Amino acid sequence: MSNPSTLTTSLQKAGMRVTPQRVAICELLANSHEHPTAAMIYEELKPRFSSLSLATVYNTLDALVTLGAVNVLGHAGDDTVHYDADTEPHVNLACISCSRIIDIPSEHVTHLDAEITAASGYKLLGARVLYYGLCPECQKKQIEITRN
Amino acid sequence: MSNPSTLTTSLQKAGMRVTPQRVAICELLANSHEHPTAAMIYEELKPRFSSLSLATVYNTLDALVTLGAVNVLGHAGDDTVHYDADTEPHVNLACISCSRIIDIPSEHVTHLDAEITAASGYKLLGARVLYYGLCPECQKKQIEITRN
DNA sequence: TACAAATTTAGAATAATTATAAATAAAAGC
DNA sequence: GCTTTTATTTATAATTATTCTAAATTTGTA
Repeated sequence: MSNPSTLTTSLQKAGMRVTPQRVAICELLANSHEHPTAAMIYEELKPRFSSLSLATVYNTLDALVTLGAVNVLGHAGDDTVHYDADTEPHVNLACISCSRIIDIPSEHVTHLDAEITAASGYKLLGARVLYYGLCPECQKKQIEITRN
Repeated sequence: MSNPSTLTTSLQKAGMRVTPQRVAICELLANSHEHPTAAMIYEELKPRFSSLSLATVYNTLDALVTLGAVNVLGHAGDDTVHYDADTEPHVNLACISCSRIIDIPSEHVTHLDAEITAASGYKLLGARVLYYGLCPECQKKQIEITRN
């Protein structure tokens, strides 16, 4: 849950048009805790924009990522890339069985940005701090499967 | 550059056979700083194993990841997944233009594992601490392109 | 040596993502 | 307001990383 206008203004600053589709994608990203994939965004917006194309979703996501306004978390047990509009330093925790991603607050990540910039000379665009494993529920299921 | 036998023994412990192909894949992973992709591993080993199949590389990587012996870093500007045999806490830094990934030492990441395990109840299998941006060389190139 | 189980292989299949070209919408100039 | 230009969206085709499948091979065991 971050500020939707942060995303749209970053498009605007880059000289890109703020179209209804882009606004909707930005809002959905900003209001979501789900770390959605392109397909999830597409499905959620289809009812409102009946002619929406997946290509538009991908294009908008790419633009936001290149501008550093959205982070690419990568796969989470599925084959699809998850995105995160919350660029404040935090830890993402994925379950590779049910492919859900949750946020974990952490004091330590807040220092990484400065540390890396100082050490590397890179121009940082985003972060992917994602730990993965099995959530408590999927651990239970695994044990049940093993028993059979 | 980690210990190759760590990888092979983790396969062994899981009841899997330690075949020549798997040994070669483990050695390559352990001796590499390149954070290789499946295709890179395949190409490097092809000369030695003329009949090597990409499926074998993917299968072995999947097994190692599931066992927590290798980390999946995800995409790095290309469309291919990069792997890291160094599971000691550290920061990976990718350039999304040339798709190279380097390591950055960091005091802060060493604490994350414990912090996350304590807070979540997840069974952790791996970490993906990857920052991305533009390396110094690619920043120069970008500026040259912009000038034209 | 012979048997059973695991693994490798080659190639086909899948599906996420990207590219293309036409249609549409928005901005700028007049 | 109309025209021109440019950016964007859309639908669809193309690409390609990865997974699946079934046959062939290898390995471990007795």
